Amino acid sequence: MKATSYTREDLVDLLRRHGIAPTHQRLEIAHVLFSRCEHLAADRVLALANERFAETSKATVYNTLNLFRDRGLIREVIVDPKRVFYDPNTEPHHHLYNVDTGELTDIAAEDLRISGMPVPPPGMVTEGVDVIVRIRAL
Amino acid sequence: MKATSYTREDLVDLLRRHGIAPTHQRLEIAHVLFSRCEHLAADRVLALANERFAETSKATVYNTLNLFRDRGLIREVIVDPKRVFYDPNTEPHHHLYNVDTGELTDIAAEDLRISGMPVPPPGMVTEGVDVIVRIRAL
DNA sequence: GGCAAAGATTGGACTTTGTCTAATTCATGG
DNA sequence: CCATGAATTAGACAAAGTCCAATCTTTGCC
Repeated sequence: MKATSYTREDLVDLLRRHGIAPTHQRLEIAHVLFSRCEHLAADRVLALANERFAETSKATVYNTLNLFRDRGLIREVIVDPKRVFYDPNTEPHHHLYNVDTGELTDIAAEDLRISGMPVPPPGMVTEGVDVIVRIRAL
Repeated sequence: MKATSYTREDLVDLLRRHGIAPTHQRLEIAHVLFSRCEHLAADRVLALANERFAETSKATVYNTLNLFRDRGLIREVIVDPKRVFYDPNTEPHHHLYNVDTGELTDIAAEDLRISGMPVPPPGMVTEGVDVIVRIRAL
């Protein structure tokens, strides 16, 4: 996975390269997402972003997560109908989901091979493939 | 996929074999689910169950879907954070999801092969593997 | 069949996650 | 340094799903 340490300038740069104006709130949220390699839900992002200084609203967190997702900076992981997780790793890879604890971990793309991928119908493209391995206590 | 025509007695039997008392509402819901081989969300099940005679409440639909899921009669498909789909086919298989239309179709298990499945940590079991291929218009 | 106990159903209040809106604040380029 | 367009915000709103206490069904038993 990517390096875990970003300076403010790195983040400004990252956002700019994706056509995103770097505001305080967006930088704070980017920092929350990229400084740790975890899968966070929106409420966690909100809490973490306001840990130092409360200056980011719920609406902005949702706006920003959707923006980052649309611009390909992060990826949504849909495993729990109760909440969406956001994954700062946009490289192709898969997920292991602990149904009991809600813990979500990565499975490297190389470790899991899929053959027989369906060809999308004409005029359609495959946007992505999600593999979720669900585990639970015996 | 399974036969699409069930008599009332077939359904009574099916529920009994899964340790479920066959009430009117449960039979109606079972009928809705098993008489068509579609992926339905709870609101669709509610609407369809009450199409002939309105006698099933929202609470009962949710109770029953959860019960059927717990007893292994149906399976949850989590592809859209907005709603859970229920799949009357509990055999291992995968899904093709049209992001634009919300249409969800099956991919037969034989057609898509996965190798390198992670071994669950000690004391844990793999509950299932979901593969979702997301497609959209070009 | 008739009856009591256990189980199922219900309306409606409630919770949670996420979206929307209209008003305010901020950043930026000239 | 100011105008303008973009970003942020509080809080109202929406949709999916859960919960509860009262009521109604089913079932096992005589």
